[in-house]
Amino acid sequence: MGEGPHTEPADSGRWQRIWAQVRRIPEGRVATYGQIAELAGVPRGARQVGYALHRAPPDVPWQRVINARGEVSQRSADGAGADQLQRQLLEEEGVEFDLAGRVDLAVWRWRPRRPAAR
DNA sequence: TTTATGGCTGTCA
DNA sequence: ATGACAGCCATAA
Repeated sequence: MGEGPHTEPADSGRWQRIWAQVRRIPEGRVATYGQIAELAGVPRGARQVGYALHRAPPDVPWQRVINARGEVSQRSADGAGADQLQRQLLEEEGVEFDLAGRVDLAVWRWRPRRPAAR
């Protein structure tokens, strides 16, 4: 059947997959952008995860995703302030930050038993 | 179509 | 440890 991939709805499933993985992160735990990207089947898609989170629906715990340094990523102009909120939300969940404002990934990183669910 | 822009990351000085 | 750079790849204009 002559079908050309010009506007595939299946493609938008990428964000859906990313959101699905973020939703799996338990309260009081964190994951990195790169980690979510891999779990969602988008290797090297760390930036895409950030982009998807920016447009995430309200039921996605975006605050549980931080960068590989264990730090809350700073937003550009538009989302300024969200980084402070993110830290606050995480602290309310019990996640601890050190004096440098970083989370010890060895302790707080979420480790799914399975690579990816669904 | 091409260009610019990101809630990133790994490597090197 | 920190800072600069180059890859990465999808979305938006």
